[in-house]
Amino acid sequence: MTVTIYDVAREAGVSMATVSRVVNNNPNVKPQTRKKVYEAIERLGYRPNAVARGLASKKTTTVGVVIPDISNSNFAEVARGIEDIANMYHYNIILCNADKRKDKEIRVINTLLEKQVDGLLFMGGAVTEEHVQAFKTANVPVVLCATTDEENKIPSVDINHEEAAYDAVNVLLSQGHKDIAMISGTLQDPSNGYARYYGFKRAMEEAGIPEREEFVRVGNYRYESGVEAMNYFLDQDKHPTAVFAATDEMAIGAIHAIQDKGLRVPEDISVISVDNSRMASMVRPQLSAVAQPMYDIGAVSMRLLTKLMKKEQVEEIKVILPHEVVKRQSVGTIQG
Amino acid sequence: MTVTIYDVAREAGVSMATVSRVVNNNPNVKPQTRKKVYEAIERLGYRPNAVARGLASKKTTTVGVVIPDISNSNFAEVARGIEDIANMYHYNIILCNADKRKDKEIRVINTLLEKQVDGLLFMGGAVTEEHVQAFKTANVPVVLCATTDEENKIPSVDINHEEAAYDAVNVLLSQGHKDIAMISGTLQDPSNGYARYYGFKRAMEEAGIPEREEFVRVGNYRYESGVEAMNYFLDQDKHPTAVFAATDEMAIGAIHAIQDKGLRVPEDISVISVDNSRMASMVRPQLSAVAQPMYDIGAVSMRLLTKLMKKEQVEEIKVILPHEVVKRQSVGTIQG
DNA sequence: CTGTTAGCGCTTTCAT
DNA sequence: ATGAAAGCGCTAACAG
Repeated sequence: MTVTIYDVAREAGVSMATVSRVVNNNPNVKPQTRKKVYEAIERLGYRPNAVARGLASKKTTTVGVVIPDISNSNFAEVARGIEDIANMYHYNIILCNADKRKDKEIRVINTLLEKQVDGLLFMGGAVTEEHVQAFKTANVPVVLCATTDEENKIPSVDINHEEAAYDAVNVLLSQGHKDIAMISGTLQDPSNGYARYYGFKRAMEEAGIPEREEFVRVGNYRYESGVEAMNYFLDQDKHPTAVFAATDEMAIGAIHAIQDKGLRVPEDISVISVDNSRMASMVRPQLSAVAQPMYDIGAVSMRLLTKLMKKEQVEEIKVILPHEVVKRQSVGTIQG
Repeated sequence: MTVTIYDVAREAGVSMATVSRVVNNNPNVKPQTRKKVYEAIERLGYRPNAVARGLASKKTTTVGVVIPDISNSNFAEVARGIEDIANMYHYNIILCNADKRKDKEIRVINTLLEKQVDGLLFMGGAVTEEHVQAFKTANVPVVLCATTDEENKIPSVDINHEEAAYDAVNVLLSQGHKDIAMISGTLQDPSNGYARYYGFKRAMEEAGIPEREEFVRVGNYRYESGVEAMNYFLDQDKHPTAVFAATDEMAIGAIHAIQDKGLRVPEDISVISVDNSRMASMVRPQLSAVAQPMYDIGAVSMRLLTKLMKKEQVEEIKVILPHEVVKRQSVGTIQG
């Protein structure tokens, strides 16, 4: 039924070792022999069995990547970066969605490890003690991308989320805004949640603006929660003149909530966020945002992983990529 | 270094066959023995090697899914459906992005096959002769999801794209529109491209409206191409009163192009599309669209694949899921 | 209910 | 430059 390396060997009149050599591009094969083997392969339609190969060589040339939410375009972009570099180094990647659920993350990590991946990329999401435990039992390198561990022990590639938020709030501040509200992510989420809230807090403190509890709402990163949070702000006696949202989607929800109430962005209320996803220019007015280099985060983390897998020396285990504020139309100067 | 089934056997004082049995939940093990084995596993931190298991059993309990474009939220939704059902039947899935490039699709299919997946799900994109050839060499079942082959030979799950487009255009027609333009996908794409264009054409013909070449533009499914196409229509002496876009994203681009010119949707120009992605309600006015049941397409195709893998009898190899028109705010009645 | 024993298809020394 | 042979870690008859 299935044609094996042994069949090819017989067909070509050589040993299976020789076939193995040509399949693996081992130079120690006479060109003429190589040709014979290739012909036999062609004739028989031989396709190497990666499972057998993996067992024998103890390498699978595949890296597992766990993605918290496949329908999140940010992560999709990271995956792109991972892929491109993986291809470049001849690794296959197997993507596993974890549905933003911790138990599934752990399960998926274990499945990947059982499948004997040569390395693991863990994307986004909080890294708990349980995660660290799972990573430790892996005897392959792990790198976190677009997230970090508290302990700062595991290799990772990310931006400085707090700084990004801080910068975003500062563009609002520099335009004269003082009544600034924030639509945060959940505070349990260290990078997209807590760190960004903390950046907001720090910027406000430094500007000498007292904290207003009614000007902070936590959403779930989604559009609808942006709408909801904004409506909450709008229902107050005096609404904020500017809003900082932890994600583009929530910011767009905020913009629409504002417009639905008959107010204008940025004339009445300014909006800024962190992300700069493709959607930022798919809204009117176009959204100003601090850009996270998602593709690069993916690419750099995969590159780091290749080095780790090859046991090469790496200088820095924790890399922070720069972010950048992208000004579009959703932020205006405060009048008065 | 790595602990094997043999180590566990010795630790538990049983044979490796017994360990294998408990790991695989074979009922023929005395509870007490089972317990001993579990303890040994725990003590040693044993993790089954899926590669060895795959080689020995000739089954990997994983299915490969090739996704044309990971950053497309439609496909992400399909993937969700696939995943949920896969989990239900205890299959792992390995997702491979093909970047919308045919050569990469073929390459990825072969990689997946080398990895000995038990089945293959091919998502979206055109199915060429070359694809069919690659599928034929696979001796595992293949099902196409969200696409079909010309020959109608390969199992598949999809909607009727032509009918969906036809229905969309008919809501425009029923509101009195006659000057209807279309922003199409590329005509080489059988499902999202050609079929939808053909549905448009048929609806117009049946309404007795002669075709106007200047009222059809082909885009690349993206927002920007929707903007561009719409601007083209707007630059004409007499612009259309309604636009049918082959995808939500292009429709949203069209809406913004219209608004940027100072016109209103739907008062001046109506817009409708096919997709009904999450973005349809993330725009003002909210977009009317024909909904494709993406999640279901994924779920049903995975279910079909499980049947095929288990060699169960399946009644229908080609399944067409129903679509549905979702009316929101972007379509209005023509005055006059 | 449990153990023995062949492989699964390939890589990899070690000879030659 | 090539071949022989010993596994890789596990499953699956087959015995008992």
